[in-house]
Amino acid sequence: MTIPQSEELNLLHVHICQALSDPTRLQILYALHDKPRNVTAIAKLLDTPQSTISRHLAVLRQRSLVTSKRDGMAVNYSLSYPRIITVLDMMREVLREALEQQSQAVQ
Amino acid sequence: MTIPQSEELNLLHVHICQALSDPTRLQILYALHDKPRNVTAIAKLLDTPQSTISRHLAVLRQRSLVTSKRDGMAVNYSLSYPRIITVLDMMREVLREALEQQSQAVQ
DNA sequence: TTTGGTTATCCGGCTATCCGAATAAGCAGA
DNA sequence: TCTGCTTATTCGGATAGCCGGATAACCAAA
Repeated sequence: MTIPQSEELNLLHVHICQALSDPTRLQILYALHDKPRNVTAIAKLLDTPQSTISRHLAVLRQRSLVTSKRDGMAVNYSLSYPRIITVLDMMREVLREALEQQSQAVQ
Repeated sequence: MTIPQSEELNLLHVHICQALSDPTRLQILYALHDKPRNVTAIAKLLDTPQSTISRHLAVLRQRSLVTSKRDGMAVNYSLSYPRIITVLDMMREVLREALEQQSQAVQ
């Protein structure tokens, strides 16, 4: 067998990738990488309705990608595993090189 | 502004993540990392209908994650950027550690 | 040019996801 | 406890994704 991964891990992996496949959620993750923020702050920063942001944060929370902590009236969100940003950056790096190769191939 | 990424790259990034958020497609990528294979071989390996595999390969091809090359009667598929597997493995690594932490926290 | 192995596409139908307005729920300070 | 700020959830509806059987398209060998 050439597929050594456990079924379980595979499904979790899919879950994570699915969480990452939305432009707003990616932006949220990068915003939280910059610094922890509350819902309203993120909503303003991304110019997106509060309900939308809250829903996206719920997705990220369920997948354990972000952690919430109440701070006075607000709820502060932060990255659970900052290394996930490294992974995202690596992905972008591969993407960037792929684009370069393609543009060269066109010429 | 704390979100330095270009709109464009962001959408491409989402596209890639979306391609990665299906268990069958992940299995296909790992199978191709093992060695290049044709559609029928993948279908047999994963015990999945040929049409389903072909559809998934089309998605991966559109996203430039795999490359196809005709070889006699068959079409051989291979990874365009093997480094994507490194990225996937890193993601799994973060995931594994997250699981460990959670299981410890439960105790 | 016919045959048979291989791959891509079409089809109908189901499920999942996303959206923003509206509303409910939580909580701290007066 | 009432007020007001913050966050979570509900709602209806639109869009996108996935599935596998059937069929079409491709191509090499006879």
